[in-house]
Amino acid sequence: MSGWADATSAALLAKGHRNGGARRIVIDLLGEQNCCLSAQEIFDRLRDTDRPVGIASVYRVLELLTSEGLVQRIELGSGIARYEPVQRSGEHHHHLVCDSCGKVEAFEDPALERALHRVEEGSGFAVAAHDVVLHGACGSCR
Amino acid sequence: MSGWADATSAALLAKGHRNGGARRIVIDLLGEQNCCLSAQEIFDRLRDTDRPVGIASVYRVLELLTSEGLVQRIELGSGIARYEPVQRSGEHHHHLVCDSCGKVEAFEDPALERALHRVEEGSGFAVAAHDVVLHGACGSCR
DNA sequence: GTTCCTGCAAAATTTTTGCATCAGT
DNA sequence: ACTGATGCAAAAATTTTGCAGGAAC
Repeated sequence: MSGWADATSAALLAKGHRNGGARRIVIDLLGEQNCCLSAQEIFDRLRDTDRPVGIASVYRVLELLTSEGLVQRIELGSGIARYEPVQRSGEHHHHLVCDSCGKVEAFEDPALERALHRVEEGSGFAVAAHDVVLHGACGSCR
Repeated sequence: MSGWADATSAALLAKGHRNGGARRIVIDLLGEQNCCLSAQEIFDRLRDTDRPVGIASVYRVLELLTSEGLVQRIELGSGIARYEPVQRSGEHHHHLVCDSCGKVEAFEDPALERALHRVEEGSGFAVAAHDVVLHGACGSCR
């Protein structure tokens, strides 16, 4: 699970970036997650540890990781961006959002991935990432 | 094409909302579009007409229409929300975004819709809308 | 006439940037 | 040492809200 964090730090080093302090802390935290976190959530979780990180640094780390394709930026409709690790295996999930209570669930679906892949091939774009968000009411709210 | 604008105004009236001034102007503009607009784009396009609308009213109209399910709010990854009419026919498209030049293209794909529908049925959520965004480099930028 | 709608301005939220200082190589 | 990274604070960008006046029904 922390394989992503190590691989990510290594990838940054290989590209000439340094790797200490805030950057490593944020990467480690992201690597422990299995779903997406917002910049504010990252800041808040680190605030009360012995290694707090400035909010500006959080944003800068996320921007760097996103531009290097190491994390994916995801917007779930609430107006705030969330970020999650990109697995080198290509494995990834999508999101179900309850517009009533805000709950977020992840799901995977191979058939959906195949359909997306076919669209991407015919698109004329070099598609680097995709994003699927389903909005509705969750089991408790429906 | 303006069928949507008329139907939307009628739907609001039926729910007890009034329908004059800014609200109708924004609805008419949305009805003329075939893809999504941001609040700022709507404000800017109306600013130089003989019927400008305050930015706060633009947001309020969009919020109302979104909550009534008459427009869909879409986030394409730039941090700003975009809005587009929801066709009663159920017909809709998804978006390809060039992360390099910002170009947005729409696409439709029945096989993708079927795959999404199957996921939605097995999700445990009452899915009201879905959103697919493909990110990459367009033909000119790749 | 009553109630909702609108616009302006102010506020709140999220994200970015300037700059001096600090840390990694 | 050199250069990039960090934190703080200020700024920018986007969205929301308060309130007084105006319009729809």
